[in-house]
Amino acid sequence: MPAVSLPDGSRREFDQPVTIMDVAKDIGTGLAKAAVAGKVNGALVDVRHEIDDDAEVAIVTDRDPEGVEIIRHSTAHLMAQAVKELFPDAQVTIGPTIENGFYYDFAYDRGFTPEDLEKIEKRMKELAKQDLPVERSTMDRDEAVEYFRNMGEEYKAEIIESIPQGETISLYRQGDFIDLCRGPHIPSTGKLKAFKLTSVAGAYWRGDSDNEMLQRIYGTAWPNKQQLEEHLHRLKEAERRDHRKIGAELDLFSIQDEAGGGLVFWHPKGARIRREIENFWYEMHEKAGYDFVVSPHIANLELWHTSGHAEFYADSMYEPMQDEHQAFQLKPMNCPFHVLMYKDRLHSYRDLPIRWGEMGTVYRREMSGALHGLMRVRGFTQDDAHIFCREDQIEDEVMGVIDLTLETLRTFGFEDFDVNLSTRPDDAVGSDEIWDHATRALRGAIEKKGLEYTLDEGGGAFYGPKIDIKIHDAIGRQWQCSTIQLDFNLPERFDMEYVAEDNERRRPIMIHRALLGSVERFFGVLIEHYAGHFPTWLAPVQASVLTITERQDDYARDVARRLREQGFRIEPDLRNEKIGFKIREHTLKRVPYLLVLGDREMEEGKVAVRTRDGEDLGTMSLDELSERLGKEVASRGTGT
RNA sequence: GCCGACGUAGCUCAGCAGGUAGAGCAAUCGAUUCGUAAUCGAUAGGUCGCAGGUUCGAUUCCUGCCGUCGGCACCA
Repeated sequence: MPAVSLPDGSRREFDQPVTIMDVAKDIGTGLAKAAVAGKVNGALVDVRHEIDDDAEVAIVTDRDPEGVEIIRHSTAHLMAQAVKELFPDAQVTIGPTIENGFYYDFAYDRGFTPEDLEKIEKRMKELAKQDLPVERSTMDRDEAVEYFRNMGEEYKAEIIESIPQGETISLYRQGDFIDLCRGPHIPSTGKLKAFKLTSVAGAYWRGDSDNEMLQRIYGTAWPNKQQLEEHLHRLKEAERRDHRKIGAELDLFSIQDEAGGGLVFWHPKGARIRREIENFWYEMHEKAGYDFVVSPHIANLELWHTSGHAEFYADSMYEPMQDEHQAFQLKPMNCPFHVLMYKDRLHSYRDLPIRWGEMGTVYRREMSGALHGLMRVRGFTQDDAHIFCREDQIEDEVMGVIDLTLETLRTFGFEDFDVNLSTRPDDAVGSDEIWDHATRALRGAIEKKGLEYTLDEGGGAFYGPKIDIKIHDAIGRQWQCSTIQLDFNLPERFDMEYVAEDNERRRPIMIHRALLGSVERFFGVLIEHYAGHFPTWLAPVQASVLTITERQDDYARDVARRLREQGFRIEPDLRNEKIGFKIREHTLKRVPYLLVLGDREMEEGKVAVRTRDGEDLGTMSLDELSERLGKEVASRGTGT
C-alpha cells in the first residue's frame, strides 16, 4: 500500500491506492482546492492520477511555475473547444504554451476577425463557468489516427501518425471536445479564471514556409485576474516605450518610405546620441588596447568567394554591381577587409594579438516582413572588431573582451546578463583538437570571470564556438547584442599566417566580436530601456534655458553661451510663452535640466534649476550648476 | 516572402446608405510679458497611399500595386 513522501520531507501512508487529489485533501482542503496537477517521482500528472506504490509526491498549484504552465495549456484547450463549437469547420492542430500565454493553430478557410475573437473569448468564459471536468483517457495509436480522421481532423491524425506505432496516446475530453494531448491538465474548466485572447496571425503548418498557412490565435492566461491585469499593464508599458514612437516624439530618427524600408535616417538629436555612444566606444577600446581601421563599403565579388560569403550567405547579400572590368559587392560584413589588411604584410608571433576595431556599416537583404523599426534594418553599423591571436592567447583575449563588454553595457545601465556558450555543431570546419582547445578556452574565460552561463551544445557556428551575452532592460525583457565568436574558417580560406618562435608559419586564430552588435539596434534597445529618459551624458539637450518674460532674453543667451563654452549641450527657449507651457514641453522632450530665468535670477546672476522628474533643485550659480553637470557627464552616470 | 489588419492635414484621429472632407495638437500671424506640466484669437494646410474598374458621380464599392502594423518564415 502506498506511502508517499512530500517535498517538506514528511511521509503519509495510505491503506489503498490514492489519487493526487486524495493526497491533497489529506493534507488540507485549501491545498485540495488549489491543486491543478501533481508530481509523482518528478513526473507531472493529473490530479486524478492514481498512486498505487510508494512515491515522492508533490501537489502542483497555481503558485508553481509548472502550475501556471498547465493553466496556460488548458486555456489553449478551452479556446480550441470554443472555436470548434463556434466554427465547426475549423480543424485543430497544435496549441502549446509560450511565455505569458499560449496559442492554438487552426486550419480554417479564412482568418479570424477581432469580432470572432470576442465571440470565442465569450464562449470560453461560459465554458469555464460550466466547470466541465477534464478527463483523460487513452487509445491505441492506430485507433487514434482512425478516430481523428473520422472526425475530419486531418492535422491531428497526421500528428498522431508521426508518433511511433504501438505507443499509447492520451486524450483529454471536456464536454464534447476531445483533443490529443500529453497533459497534464487542470481537473476542470472552472480553474481557468483569468485569460484574454490577444491577437490573430498566420502561421505555417509545422513551421515550414512551404506548407499551407494556418490561423493562429494568441492568448494570455494567469492564475488570477490580478496577475492578468499586471501582465496587460506590462504590455502597455512596453508599448509606451516603443522606440519607434519615442524616436518620432523626440525627433531622434526616421525611416523614409521614399528611400526604402530598413534604412535609418539619424536626425540631429539622434545623431548627437550616436556620437556620444561612439565616442565612449572608441575611448573604451583605446584603453583596452585596440587600434582602429576603416574599410570600404564595396569590394570585388571575388573577395566574397574567397571568404565563402558569396556561397553561404548569398540570400542575405545584395546583388553585385557590375562595372566594365569587375563586379563589386556591397559588404554584408567587415571581416574579409580586416583579413586583407592583416595579410598586407607578414606578421611575427610578437605582433599578436592584433586588435582592430571598426564602426563598420554593412548592408544585408532583409525580407520586407522582417523589418522592424531600428531592431531589424537593411543598413546598419556594427561595432565590429577582430582579434588575431595565437591559440594560447585565446583565453586571455576572450577574458579581455568579456571585461570590455560588461563594463560597456553597465555604463548604459544594464546590470543583468545571461551568458551563453555555444559549442561545435555537426557540420563544422576545423579539427577536433582545435575545437576542443578553443571551447575549453572560452569556458575557461567565462569561469575565470566568475560568470554563470548556459551551454548550448551544438549551437555554435560552423566556423567556431561562440559566447553570446544577453542583457535585461528596465522592464525585464532580454536582448542579445554582444557576441564573441571564434573563427577557424576565414584564416584558412585566406591562408593567414604568422611566423612563430621556431620560424615556422602558423595559422592565427580569429575572434569576431561586437559589444553593441548593431548601433542602430542598440540605440533602439537604449530608447526602450530608458523610455527616452537618456542620462545626462547621452541626452541630446542637457539643459534648456527657459525665460519667463522677454526681459531675461539677453541674460538667457548669455547663460546658454557660457554653459556651451564649457561643453554642455544647451538650448535656450525665448518664446513668448508662459513658463508652465515651456516646462511642460521641455519635460516631455525629456531634457534632464530646466533652467528657469526670471527677474530674480537675473538680478542674482543665478539660475533656478528643475529636473525633468519635477524636482526643484533651487537656485544656484552657473559655477555650481556646471560643476554638477560636469560631474554627472564625466561619470556617465545612469540617472539624473 | 506568407497570413491578417490598416493607410483621411506635419501628428493623433473623426467622417462617408457613393454627391470631392472635419476636430484637437503642431505651423503661421496677432494679442498677451505672465514664476515651475498646455494663455487667447485669427489664418493657412488635404490629388482622402498609388493605379485601374463599376457608376451620371468614388475618399466611400471592386481589383491590382506600394507602404505600415501584428504574427509566421528568415536573421551568417
